[in-house]
Amino acid sequence: MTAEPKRKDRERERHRREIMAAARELFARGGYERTSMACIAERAEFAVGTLYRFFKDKRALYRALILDTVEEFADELVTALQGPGNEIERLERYVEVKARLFVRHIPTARLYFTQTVGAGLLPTAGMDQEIRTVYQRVLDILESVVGDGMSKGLILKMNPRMLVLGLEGLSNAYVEVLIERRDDMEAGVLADTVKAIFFRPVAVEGAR
Amino acid sequence: MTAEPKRKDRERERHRREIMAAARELFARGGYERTSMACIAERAEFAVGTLYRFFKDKRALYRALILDTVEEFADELVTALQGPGNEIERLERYVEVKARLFVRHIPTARLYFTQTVGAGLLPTAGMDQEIRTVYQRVLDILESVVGDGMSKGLILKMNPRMLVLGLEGLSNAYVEVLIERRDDMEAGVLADTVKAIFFRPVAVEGAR
Amino acid sequence: MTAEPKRKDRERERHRREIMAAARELFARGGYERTSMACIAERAEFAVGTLYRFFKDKRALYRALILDTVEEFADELVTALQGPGNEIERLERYVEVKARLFVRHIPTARLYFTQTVGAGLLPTAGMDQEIRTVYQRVLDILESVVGDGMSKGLILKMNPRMLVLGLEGLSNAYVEVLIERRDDMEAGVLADTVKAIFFRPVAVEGAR
Amino acid sequence: MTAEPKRKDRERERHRREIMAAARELFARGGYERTSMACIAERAEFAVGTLYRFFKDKRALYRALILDTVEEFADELVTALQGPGNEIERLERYVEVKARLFVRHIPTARLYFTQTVGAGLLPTAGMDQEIRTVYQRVLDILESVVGDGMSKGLILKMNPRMLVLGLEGLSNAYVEVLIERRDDMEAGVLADTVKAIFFRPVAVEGAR
DNA sequence: CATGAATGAGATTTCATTCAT
DNA sequence: CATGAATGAAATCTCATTCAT
Repeated sequence: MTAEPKRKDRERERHRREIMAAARELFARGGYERTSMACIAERAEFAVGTLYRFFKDKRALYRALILDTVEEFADELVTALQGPGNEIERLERYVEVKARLFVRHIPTARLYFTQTVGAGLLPTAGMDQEIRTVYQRVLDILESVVGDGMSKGLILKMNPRMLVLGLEGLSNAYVEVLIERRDDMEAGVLADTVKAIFFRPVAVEGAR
Repeated sequence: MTAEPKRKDRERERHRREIMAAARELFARGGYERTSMACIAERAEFAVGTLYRFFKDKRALYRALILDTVEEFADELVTALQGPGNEIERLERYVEVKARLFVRHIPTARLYFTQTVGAGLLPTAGMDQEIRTVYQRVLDILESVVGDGMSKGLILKMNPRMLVLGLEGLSNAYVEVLIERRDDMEAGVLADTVKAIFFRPVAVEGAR
Repeated sequence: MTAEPKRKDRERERHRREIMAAARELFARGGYERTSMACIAERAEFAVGTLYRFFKDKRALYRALILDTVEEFADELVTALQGPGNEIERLERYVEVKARLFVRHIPTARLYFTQTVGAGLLPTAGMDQEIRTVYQRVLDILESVVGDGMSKGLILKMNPRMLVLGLEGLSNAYVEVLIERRDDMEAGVLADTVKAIFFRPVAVEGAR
Repeated sequence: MTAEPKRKDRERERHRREIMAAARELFARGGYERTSMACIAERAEFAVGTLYRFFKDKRALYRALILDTVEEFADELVTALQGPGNEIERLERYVEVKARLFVRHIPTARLYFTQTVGAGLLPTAGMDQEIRTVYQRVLDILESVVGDGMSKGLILKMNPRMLVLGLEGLSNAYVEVLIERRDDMEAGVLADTVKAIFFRPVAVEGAR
């Protein structure tokens, strides 16, 4: 009797997660508009009405999913940035963790991308300021690490925001390739490439 | 009498372009799903039925539009790459032209992005192999320029495809920022930043 | 032990009345269709399922409510009619009691109206012959009072049923005004107006 | 060619009227909530989508219908009031016209009632200020006729608004009976009864 | 060719009702 | 008995597409 409410709650929470898992898969594959509630319900093995007991409407389901996704990834990335080592080592670790993380959770990664990087390009995107804020937190920490590296003379002095955007653009480019087609490339190579291009000169000394 | 068919053809071509111009604006703003044929027709000042005289269905209109967009941009980019100068100068010009081009034609740029870079992320994207092919041509030429630069010892030797993806990722990141929010950043700064990060070392000499 | 079943019964009856009170409020405000069982359950502070322990379905709850409402009002009205005084005095008291009663219990009055007077106009109405019967009782007694008044030469001789309908229509018209908008009009004025119009000539003597 | 647009317009207008006729019948029978768009479409012999080409949504269809109905009836009633004769004759004609009109168009009459008299009782009602305004016009004119009658000493002096409400309540009561059950009563009897009750004293001289 | 009214499949959302706990 | 999560039928509304004029 006393344990009853807990079990009920846990069951409810499990159902919620099942719905979100089904939704994640489908939204990642088909996008917001082309994924129907009926389809999500079917994959989650619930009736349509049940989805509405957990989420006010389709947007709310999507929003909860995205927020969940972005927060989960953001936490991992922030942890990587805040570990030991000098600034360059920490940025390198960031890129490595990002590569492994995204490769391991491809549907989640898709959603993360469309809602952070591609947020301005996509119509569904920009749904919510809250989502942008979570990603901004990652960018802010990246920026502070970069700033520290510059102060210590480890990193070329320039606008740190711009440098951060560059690092993101560079690493995302490779992650996207990994996500799209399952190339032979794997996370390790990806991280090495970013490091090679970003931290060392591409133009050979004296070429310019 | 003999000139008649030509005039008719030209008129038809003009109508086609008017429809595509309306569609470009709306698709860029609202995305594929959220843009209705009725809305395009209204903006183009034609009846819905007329749109179907020019394009088999909505997808075909979208496809034609994207192909048109991508080809137009690709032509400009290829021209920039094929001009005079050594490989590094040509790559730099590529970045400059790209920045100016995209900033000048924002709706077109949006479509270009969602269909080239974001092609694997977005549901509407990957509509057609033909589109990918056009963009591949740009990547191929970029790759050959990079390869030449490596042979001449101007560019650090590494997998040229990877280097090209990196250059694209880096430059796109900044262009996206320009497109999303009308930052104070302008095309010149953008190109300089890419050059600074890409061609010169970000990690200060001896730091690693 | 022996008193237990009684306590249970009383408890059950109390719960039943709590549900009906919640339902009365909501049905009166929003009508049958726009009032949901979930909403009633919430207001009554019971679970949805519990409502179904007391009433077979939504219609049954509504029906019970209406019957309760109509009977309650009918009893009061009949009592007023059966008091002392000659027929005209009794009819006047009927109008006074009706006015005060309805003004005091507005939600109940709304339901009474939609189910008696408006029964033929409203789709939810006419749910049940039983309800009509209760109201018919009031009309029958009114008719007998009117008939007696006619026999005694107090009331103009005409079809008594018609006269009753007229009295109802006249008094209801004012009550409706009171229910709709909280006018400055109050029960006393209402009753006086009905009496003035109904029992005395509106057309001035000799005008016709 | 020149007549083309006119024919199209007429056809469109005809279709609009067909939809409204189907809707009138069904709304009058089942009320707003219990009448589905699919049902209206079927009866009107159009596809569901077609209804939405003529009316933004269900409410708009209902509103248009009601406005149409109320205006049509109001016009007839106003005409009756504004004809020749002294004030009492004009009020009597009003009652006669009202009786005949409502008996002839029962579905329309139902809608008229639920939206004018019963407007405050019904949840769907009070949809629109505009509708109330049309009915107010009738009440205003009634009031001015009554006022004139009082000035001329034809009608008992009292609050004219109250008298008008009384006349409406009285006549509506009988009309409702006619609408509900097809009694043996007919329009002529109805009008005579209203006149008898309203204009002459029900309480016999000296009874009070 | 151009038109735009008509179509109807399909999407979202609500809610009365059931039933395992 | 009480509970409230789950159900799924049904309603509203949208929009790509067709076709008679």
